Amino acid sequence: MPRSSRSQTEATRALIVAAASRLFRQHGIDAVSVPQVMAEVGMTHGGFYSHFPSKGALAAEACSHAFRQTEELREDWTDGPGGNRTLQAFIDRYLSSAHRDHPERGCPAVAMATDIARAGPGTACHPAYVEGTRALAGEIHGLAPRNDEQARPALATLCLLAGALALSRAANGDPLSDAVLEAAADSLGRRKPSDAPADAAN
Amino acid sequence: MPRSSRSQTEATRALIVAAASRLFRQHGIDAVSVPQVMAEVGMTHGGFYSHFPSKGALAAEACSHAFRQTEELREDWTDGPGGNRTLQAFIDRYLSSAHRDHPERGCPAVAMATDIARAGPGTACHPAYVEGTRALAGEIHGLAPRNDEQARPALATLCLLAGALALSRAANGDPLSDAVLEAAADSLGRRKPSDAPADAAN
DNA sequence: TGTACATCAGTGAACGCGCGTTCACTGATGTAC
DNA sequence: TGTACATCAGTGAACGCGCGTTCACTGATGTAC
Repeated sequence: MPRSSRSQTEATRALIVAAASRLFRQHGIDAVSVPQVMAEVGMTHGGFYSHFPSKGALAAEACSHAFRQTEELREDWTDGPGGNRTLQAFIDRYLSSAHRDHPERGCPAVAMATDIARAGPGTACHPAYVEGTRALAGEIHGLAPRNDEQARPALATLCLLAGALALSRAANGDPLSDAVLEAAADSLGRRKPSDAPADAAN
Repeated sequence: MPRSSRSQTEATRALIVAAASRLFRQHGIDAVSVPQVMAEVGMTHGGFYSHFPSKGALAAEACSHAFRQTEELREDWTDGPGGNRTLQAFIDRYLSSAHRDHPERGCPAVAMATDIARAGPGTACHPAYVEGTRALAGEIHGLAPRNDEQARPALATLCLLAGALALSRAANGDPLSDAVLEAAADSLGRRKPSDAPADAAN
């Protein structure tokens, strides 16, 4: 069934980017092959190169897509049902076990950090990652209480959140994994150790 | 030149572990092949399996080695020449650009986190990583001032340090990279923005 | 609106390559007497 | 101490496999008239 319609082609391309965005966050860019990405959307690998010039070009788009998609997901990170978006709600969701257990739909600043670092500044992914991370820090800055003179800078908050998620994922299966999330949440000023939502990353 | 002496064999094995420990931190476990590790110590790949049952077994030893080696390196992280080991000295060195630029001789809790997370709890690396990370948190705890009631828990400090290093490496080449290190250092109570040693990771 | 033709999204085989691991072999080292 | 032999660290070819990318081909879609 060759030659799709114009809208079908656009839809297929979007599906490839979305699938890569998930698979690359979960397993790493290098660990996922072009045939695997194409199989995920129900196609054979040969057609890939009529959408993208290379795997690297896909990786860059997948990275940008991941930042955009998680930003949309976070619009629902409110302080209780029907509540407002607050820094505390952001922190609780970011450090939830659901976020730890689902890198494929989680923050790409954490999931792709090591891949981007190893790929180096010369690759197409790099600017996409940096731009996304900067936007994320800006989002945190916007959520920080305005009247607090002692407010921690957004970038430092992001470091703590990202480090906690990364270490917690690595330790998953060991008690240290939960302890890391707890310690980070406490450090960021959670009022009680256990008033975070049980689980909810999206 | 087959059949080395007993001590030669031990030395070779140690060289393989040390080389893997460096290469795995820098490029990732999956991205470094057995032939590459063996070439690094000047040998052919065939001999590898008389030292280790599999690449995974080497990875576990390389991970433990990296934690031990960096712990030794940190014994020199003192507060000025001939000074004492302090938390501030630890933080300044950990967040230095030298540490950012040399993952191959830097903290494996950061460099291997994503690799370990993706490999999962079932692999031989996992306990090695968890044990090493726990020891590192203990080391930070030991450096924290005893008389400070408000002292941040060691685990949260480690999250902030690790997250900063990971994000800074990913953003390397962009101004965001330095900004991340600065923000983390400031958040951890550095007195002035620029009284950290210029560079020194080992 | 109908027809003829060009386009090009998707297929599936093929390319050169490097992977983890196995294996027959070599010859200096270690051991038994 | 000297000799005969077993051990085994290291070599290099080979295994089956999957990678990123290319390419000839197909046939429905889009376009020109």
